[in-house]
Amino acid sequence: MAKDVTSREENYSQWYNNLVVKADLAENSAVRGCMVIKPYGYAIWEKMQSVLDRMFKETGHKNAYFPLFIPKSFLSREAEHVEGFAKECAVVTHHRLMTNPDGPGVVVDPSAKLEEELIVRPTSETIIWNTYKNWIKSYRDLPILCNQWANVVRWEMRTRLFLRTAEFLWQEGHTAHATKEEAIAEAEKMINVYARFAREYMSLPVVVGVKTESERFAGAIDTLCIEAMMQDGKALQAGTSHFLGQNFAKAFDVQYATKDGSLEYVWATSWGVSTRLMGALIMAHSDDNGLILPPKLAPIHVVMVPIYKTDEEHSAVIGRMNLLKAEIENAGFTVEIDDRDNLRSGFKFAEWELKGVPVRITIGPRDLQNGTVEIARRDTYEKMSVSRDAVAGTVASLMEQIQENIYKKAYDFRESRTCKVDTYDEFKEKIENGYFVLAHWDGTPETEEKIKDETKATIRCIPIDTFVVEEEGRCIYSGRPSSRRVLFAKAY
RNA sequence: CGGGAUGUAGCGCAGUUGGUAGCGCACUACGUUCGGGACGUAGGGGUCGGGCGUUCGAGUCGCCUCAUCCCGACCA
Repeated sequence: MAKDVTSREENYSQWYNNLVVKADLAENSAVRGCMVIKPYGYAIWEKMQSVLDRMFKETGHKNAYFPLFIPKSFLSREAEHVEGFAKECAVVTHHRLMTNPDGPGVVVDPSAKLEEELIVRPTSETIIWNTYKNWIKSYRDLPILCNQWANVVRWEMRTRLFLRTAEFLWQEGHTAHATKEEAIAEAEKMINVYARFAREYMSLPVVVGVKTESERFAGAIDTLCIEAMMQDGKALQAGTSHFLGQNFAKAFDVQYATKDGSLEYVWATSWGVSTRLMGALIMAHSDDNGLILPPKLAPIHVVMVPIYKTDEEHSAVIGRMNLLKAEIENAGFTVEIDDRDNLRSGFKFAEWELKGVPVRITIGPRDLQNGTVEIARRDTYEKMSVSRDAVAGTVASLMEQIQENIYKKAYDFRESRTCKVDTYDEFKEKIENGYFVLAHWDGTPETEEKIKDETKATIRCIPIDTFVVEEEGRCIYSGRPSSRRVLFAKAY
């Protein structure tokens, strides 16, 4: 067990927090609830961004940028939307400071009060739909397929690094369509993009599903989501895609002229993923020795640790490493040679394991003599001695194996912790033990609420691509009839 | 906003009945080490969160205040 990280069994929360800090990903900032993302953490986020951005472009979307500030009146146009976000908004009321007349420092200048307060965006539907009104006149202007990379602020009471911070980075797609069918198809398309990203790049198995009314995005007709299981059995919502109907078009009076000249309200979607994905990545794969990164998102694929006693050995080893580095980089991977001379190799091994680098290559005098290198993989700790001609090929194949293996590991874990349940007693027991529970539900918010109060479990989603169980049954709580099982779990 | 706790070196902590401010890690220098978290020697680093009070004397006692963390309510 690593000296630096609490074990997962001991205290999962503490393990997570510790890991984020020790692996150099992020730390709490001077501002309460806000997070500093450190260079190593940000490098992973940048990887995520670049892949997602490419996927958005491939599906026909373009990037744009809208203001950080939203006039208060905009937010209140859509009744449910404002109700959903009102309790967690940061509000700008003044635009000037002045020297404190009664002492040191500065104070807010009361004469600089804004006529209308500005809200720091918790999400951008309102400012964007206010803008779209000017962009859309005719069916020829549709669809509009925009995405923005931005920061948003939600003034949460309790925060956790990456999982819930007062300010977070995300992308939000906002699309406008002529027809309901097209908008629904867009929302489905994008949740599938997220699911593909999670599965193929993050090695994270996710359940795609629909949110129930009470878990739905404020202002949406339907919210689609991807839900992942963390290693403590709790669920994490990793991405959402909303079919907004005509709610925002009506609130901001966005109509278009159809072919035959009549006016229709525009149909909308919005979808987003945030730096919370970082939390998902960390919690899904890491072990007691630290992070385990999927190769497709690792900023450093291979770290090389030299072993030597004398200067001659050192230069011979480093010389060999430089040759191999070029070779591996040609194969498309990033390599770092850890040539720090004040640390022992054992310390370096532990440190790079903590940071989750997928593959480590060690070269020492023994290897120079034999024409080999030692290759160790992060996910299984397996070590192998490889002829130096075969290094680049071995690395490439290991990257694929690791990417697959950690997916499989997370998948098997989720399978082993998912079950069908038909009685409320069994339900409570399984939820308590950190399971995904597939159970019948009568479809009412009242029952959902009561179950939540009594067990802390919520309906994560009504699954649509995994764990789909359409069968007749009776609600575990009320006993009323139900035609399909829904997914319950405790959630982050 | 309720309930609980903690503020002492960059980090983690100790500090007894009130009596010279300490330990570990990290840092600096030198030496020995180096195939799984090395060791020795010598150094540097502090308004004990802040304020007021009690006292000859406060890190320690009292009151006030600020901040942070944990548990709830809220949530991607």
